[in-house]
Amino acid sequence: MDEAAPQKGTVTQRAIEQIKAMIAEGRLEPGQRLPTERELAVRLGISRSSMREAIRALTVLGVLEARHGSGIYVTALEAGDLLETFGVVADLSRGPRLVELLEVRRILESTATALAAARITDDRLAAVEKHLAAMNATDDPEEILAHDLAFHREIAAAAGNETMAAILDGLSSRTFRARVWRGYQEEGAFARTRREHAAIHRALAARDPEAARTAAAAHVGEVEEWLRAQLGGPDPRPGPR
Amino acid sequence: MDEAAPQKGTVTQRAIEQIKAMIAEGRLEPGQRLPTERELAVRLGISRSSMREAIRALTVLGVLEARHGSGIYVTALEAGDLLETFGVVADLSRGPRLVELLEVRRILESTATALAAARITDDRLAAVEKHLAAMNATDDPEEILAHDLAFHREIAAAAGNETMAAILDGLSSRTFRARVWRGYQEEGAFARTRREHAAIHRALAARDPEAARTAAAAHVGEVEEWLRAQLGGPDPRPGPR
DNA sequence: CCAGCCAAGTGGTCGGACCACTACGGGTTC
DNA sequence: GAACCCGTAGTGGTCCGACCACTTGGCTGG
Repeated sequence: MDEAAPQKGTVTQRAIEQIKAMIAEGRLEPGQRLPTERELAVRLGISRSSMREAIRALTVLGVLEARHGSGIYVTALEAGDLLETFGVVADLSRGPRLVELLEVRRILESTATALAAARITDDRLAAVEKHLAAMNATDDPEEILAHDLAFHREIAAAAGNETMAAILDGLSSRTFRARVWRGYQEEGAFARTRREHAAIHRALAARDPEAARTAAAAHVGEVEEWLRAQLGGPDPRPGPR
Repeated sequence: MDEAAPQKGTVTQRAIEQIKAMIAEGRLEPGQRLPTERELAVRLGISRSSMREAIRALTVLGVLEARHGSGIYVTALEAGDLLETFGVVADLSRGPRLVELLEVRRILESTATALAAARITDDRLAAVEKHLAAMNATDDPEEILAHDLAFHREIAAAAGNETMAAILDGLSSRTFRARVWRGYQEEGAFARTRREHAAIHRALAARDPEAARTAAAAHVGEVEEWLRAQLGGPDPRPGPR
């Protein structure tokens, strides 16, 4: 009945799988340029429209990169490229799942901070201190948020696990934190946050992994507990969606 | 110069953002049906082709679901839907990043197992035992792998954090484990694996979180260490890609 | 030798046509 | 009256062909 090329699902889905397979099998190397949309379509026996949908899908997944006028390329396939979509999860989650995401972040962030305490170089530690100082030197929430993100990003990078750092990045996406922190900081949590950040930095400087783990876990845990209280709280319409 | 609707990036990218925004703002509820492709295209002022690319992109991200002949729907937006793409990362990663992924899994899995030890119900524990028994009763690698996955999935589910379970699921995708385990099991690691699984189960049955954490960490850590050795090993062409 | 231009080739967008499938309703049958 | 069948309108899926926007590299003219 069915021949060599059986039909399963839509042709676009099939094209996506085929390109993914080409990369997984090593027939397409990171950074390499793919054939033309038009040629790819011919090769797989589908129309250019369907091929474009497949390419677009792989583009949003961070697997391919399309450069207008130049061609289609395989990305570096690094953790950051592929885990970019993780931010979507954080952005579209609401209610109880926000707490779950924070719980995951607490687990990973505490471990990452502990690893960082053992491995961080003096250069990186200086960068951490820079963001810490900048964060305490301003009252602009936007700027604080930016340096806060950079502060944790630097620590995660120092842990030496790019994948973990990329996941934590997604779990701390701008819109995610902005949504949660809007309410959290309104309750005058600035002082507490500064204290916790200082504790994390102190543990890093002392190269004390266990202290770092505890400080980081407490830091994220504070937000987590606050959010948990918000959800089950008195207000019939909980704060963050 | 630019008016109300400024042009940034491709029209498709803009459409993706707009639909995402509609969901984030609550204008589109989970499970709800969207207007037809044709109408959506008209509303956003783009062609149907471009709109289809946007829809396809959101489909692979697990945000939308297209039912042929029926319409386009917002998914339940549960952790499993949105984190399905996590498997792609595991499938396309190779070399050092495989070790990083296992490290992340070790951290999350050990915590999840500890939580499970404290919270697991008798029903779930029975299910865990079922997969454990089935895993030890056969020699078919395929079947062993399937029950192994189910074993850990059941435990992750018992931890009470759907998001974490979904991430672990992605980190243990069939193709991922198949690639790594092919070599690992060849070295006669069956016995060791069974011993470790038994230890995990014992800790769960005893409701001992710390023992469970240790057992799970050791279990994943074994594979992690083996893989690490493979990569830096003697063979110029390391085993798993 | 260099700057600038120009043309070929690429991805991006559009419109329309047709196909495959689903869902709904009216009609038929028991 | 209820259950079944089937036609049909409407949906997503696919394809085609044309044109636009941009990059690139070679060519031309200074």
